[in-house]
Amino acid sequence: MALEHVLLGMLRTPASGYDLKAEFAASISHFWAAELSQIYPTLQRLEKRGLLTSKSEPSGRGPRRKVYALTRAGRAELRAWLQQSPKVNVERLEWLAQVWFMDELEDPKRSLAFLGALRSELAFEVAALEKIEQQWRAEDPRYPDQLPDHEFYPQLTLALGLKKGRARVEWADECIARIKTRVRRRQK
Amino acid sequence: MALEHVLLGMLRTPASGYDLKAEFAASISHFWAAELSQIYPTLQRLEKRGLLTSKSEPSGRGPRRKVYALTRAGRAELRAWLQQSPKVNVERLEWLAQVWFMDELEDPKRSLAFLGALRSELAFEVAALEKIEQQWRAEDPRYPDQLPDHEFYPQLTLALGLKKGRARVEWADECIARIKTRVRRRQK
DNA sequence: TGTCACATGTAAGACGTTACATGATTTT
DNA sequence: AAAATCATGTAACGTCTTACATGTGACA
Repeated sequence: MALEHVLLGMLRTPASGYDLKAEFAASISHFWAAELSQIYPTLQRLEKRGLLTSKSEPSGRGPRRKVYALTRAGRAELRAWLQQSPKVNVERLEWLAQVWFMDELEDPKRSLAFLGALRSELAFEVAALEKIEQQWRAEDPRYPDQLPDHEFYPQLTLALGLKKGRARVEWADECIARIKTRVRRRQK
Repeated sequence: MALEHVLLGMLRTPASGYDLKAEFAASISHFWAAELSQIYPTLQRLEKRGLLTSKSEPSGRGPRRKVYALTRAGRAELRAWLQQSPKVNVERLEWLAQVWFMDELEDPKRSLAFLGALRSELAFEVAALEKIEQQWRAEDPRYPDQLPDHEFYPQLTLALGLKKGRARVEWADECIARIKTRVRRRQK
């Protein structure tokens, strides 16, 4: 399971399930997400398999935290995964399916409304990534190419997120313009 | 369920489950995929709910085909779905997660091998989309902006597939160049 | 006669989401 | 006193993949 490997990777520095959830939201959200209800059982499973160890710690506020750390076997499993060659899967994009069948509505106004809403969602995602980038840049003057490996490889993924996000916003703008042109042409 | 709606959309022209699987592979593969083992039960469910009807037909070769068609209720359901505003979900990209943690291997040669393999997979996908585009262009001189709505909206999705695919290949090339630069710098 | 393409299905398991349950501590 | 945040979990359900089962007709 890929989530297992992602968690192993994140746990190179020990953390609780709750911490991990926060980290998904903070930095990894452009290519992975997981709910607590999936994280907790997965951590338990990894511990049972001997890839993680846990210890209960008092938390400054709230109940005790269960902090997980990689075992030697866990690190070996992580390395083995990193050496697997990339598998590119089909991404299911429901909103693109909606665009595909949009002719059914026979209403360019609806199409424009849909693509407008889509554009704003996509732009919002880009803005979130740009904020993360600004933070990274502010934190370390070596950003991006002089960063140590531990931050350099994450930066590569951020670069893709930004590139892809901007391409999508551009695409939405082009769609809107093309549909408007068609409407005008039909009115003549 | 989104697959249900995608099937309803595809069934505006009647088809069998087997046909639909072929169409996923032929034209929709850049944003959706489904196995026969998922398609058949889903079609049955949609029929039970009154959104589809089926009739058994002899096939030129092989066993009889079960051809499904939209009912009035099915068309209404399709329209209702198309009027829902877009929901953009997190796409889980395992290969990007591998890049994120790649520093663990402490081996730029492995990173380059990984990104090289990735680049070729991504380029292969772009090539497949370009082939589809060439076909469409050859079939209809109105491609892309003078196409009737029924082909115009699908073309919009193809345009995104191409744009995104090319951006990803570009990104992989940049990653490879940046890693090589780092290696050279370290050797000095 | 064997293999390939056509054609439809079931079953088991993996993965992910939503809802529910519980309780501590801090802030308003 | 209520709400928000910290913290861990279970249960039910929905979705997707992989493996298995069955059978027809065409072609080599």
